[in-house]
Amino acid sequence: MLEWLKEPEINFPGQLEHAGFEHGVCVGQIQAKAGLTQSTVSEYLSILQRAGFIEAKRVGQWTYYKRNEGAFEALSKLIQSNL
Amino acid sequence: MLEWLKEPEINFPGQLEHAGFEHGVCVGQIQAKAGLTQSTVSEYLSILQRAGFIEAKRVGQWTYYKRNEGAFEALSKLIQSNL
DNA sequence: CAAATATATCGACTTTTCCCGATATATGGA
DNA sequence: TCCATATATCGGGAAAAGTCGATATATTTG
Repeated sequence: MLEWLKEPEINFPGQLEHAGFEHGVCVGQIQAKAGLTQSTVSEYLSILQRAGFIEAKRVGQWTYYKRNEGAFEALSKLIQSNL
Repeated sequence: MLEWLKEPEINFPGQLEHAGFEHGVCVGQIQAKAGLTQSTVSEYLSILQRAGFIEAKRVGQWTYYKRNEGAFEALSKLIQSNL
């Protein structure tokens, strides 16, 4: 999912019918691609959010998730320096 | 354990009575510090070895493990480029 | 070769994680 | 307000990971 969110236009073309990608990708799009249930995907995304890897933005009935690139840089540096 | 192995001299002073650190740290030293059973530590180290994060060197009855720094750099770069 | 020491492997049990269906909550539209 | 849609949360069963004791293997020494 994290890799998918690097290129929303390529990985979630279906979202174009309803919205753009300025706030990220909505849960339903991710669920369809993942092939897991709605509850599983929702929970997974909230875990990634709490971990800081993605950010959520509620717009109407939809919740859009997008990557927080800073978290990946921080993780990369953490591995370099601490591990 | 991976962090401990960054500074063997500091984290495993007990090994000096029997050997140096040129090949790494032996299982018994790591076990004592970890506070887990011998079997658990041995299995854990073999997993880390198969994953490429540490290297094993058998010397007599002892198996010494040391970090494979290249694996950590590679992981850091993988996160930067692929994740 | 027998005993002592160090490590590895095996089987079982416990804990954690994964994933689901059911249900609750939130929003938008008739 | 009532219903449809989207997402979140909850409880439980299945799968995986963690840990142990017992035992096997390897090495050194007497």
